[in-house]
Amino acid sequence: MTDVQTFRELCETHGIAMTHQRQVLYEVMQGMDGHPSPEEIYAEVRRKIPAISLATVYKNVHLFVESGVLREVSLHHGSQRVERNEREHHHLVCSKCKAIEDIEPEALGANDLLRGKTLPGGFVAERYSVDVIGLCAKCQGSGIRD
Amino acid sequence: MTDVQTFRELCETHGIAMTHQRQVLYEVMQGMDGHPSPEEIYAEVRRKIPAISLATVYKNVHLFVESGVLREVSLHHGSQRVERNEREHHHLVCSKCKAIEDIEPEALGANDLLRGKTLPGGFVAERYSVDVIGLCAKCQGSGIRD
DNA sequence: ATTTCTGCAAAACCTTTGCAAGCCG
DNA sequence: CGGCTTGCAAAGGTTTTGCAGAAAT
Repeated sequence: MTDVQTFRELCETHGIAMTHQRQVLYEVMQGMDGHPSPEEIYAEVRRKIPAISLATVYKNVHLFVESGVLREVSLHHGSQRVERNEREHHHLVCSKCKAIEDIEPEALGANDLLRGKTLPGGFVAERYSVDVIGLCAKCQGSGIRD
Repeated sequence: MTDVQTFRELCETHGIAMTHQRQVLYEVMQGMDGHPSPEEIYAEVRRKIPAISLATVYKNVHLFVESGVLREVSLHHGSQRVERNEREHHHLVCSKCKAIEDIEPEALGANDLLRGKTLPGGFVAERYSVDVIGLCAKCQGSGIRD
């Protein structure tokens, strides 16, 4: 399977216990391509540990996202966020407080991203949106982790 | 306030009725900067129509997103989606079926986006993620709107 | 007059939390 | 052992739905 040693080290690094559930979750997640939801991960893990709880999956998905083993496809802010559909712009998203700031394409050098590009699979682009993930000024002072 | 005529036309274009609630919602949304959630929009609209229902706000935010008046800050997939944190890559997101395909930075020309950039407000970038929104091959054949 | 919309309340999700029992170190 | 984890069930938050009355075309 996926190197157990790596996983043990990962747990030690993050000061968490190495449990059977976490070991299997880790393996399953490493083996899943695409962009699974917690429910999908749950379904997969259940084939190996039928008695596992969905809550355990959630808790550990969190843990893995925090430690960088997994990452969120798009940061979710608890609820939907909308904006006026006017000028083209991008976003600075704080990974700690989830604040969203706008940033102009010019300030990012992201003006020509799609110019003349042919995208794979015959995908036809309408627009693109860049999320820069990082720490806003306010969140830099405090510790690295929340 | 904001051109009532434009709004009436918008309603006609989309074959929906022009109601007082929609008119006010439209005005309020046009006036809101930032990235409000439905609850925040609700709070704002309530100052003008105290009896409005949150369900009405949800229904109309939907409608406005579909018609392009508003857009979602990050496409919502109903639940959280995660992915392995390995190679850097970006996403092609189909605005119709919401499918997510990975795309390599090289294929986008998005390799140097943050190289040497100073971001406003002292924001410190950790990484960035590009979503190209458009239509996947499967969804191009059918009509433009779902 | 008919169709569409609103407001309400209930339901449906998705995610988090509290707690007793169990496992890890 | 002592502390962290698990599973369960209940709670929390967000979004959707059904329906009767009201409004729009």
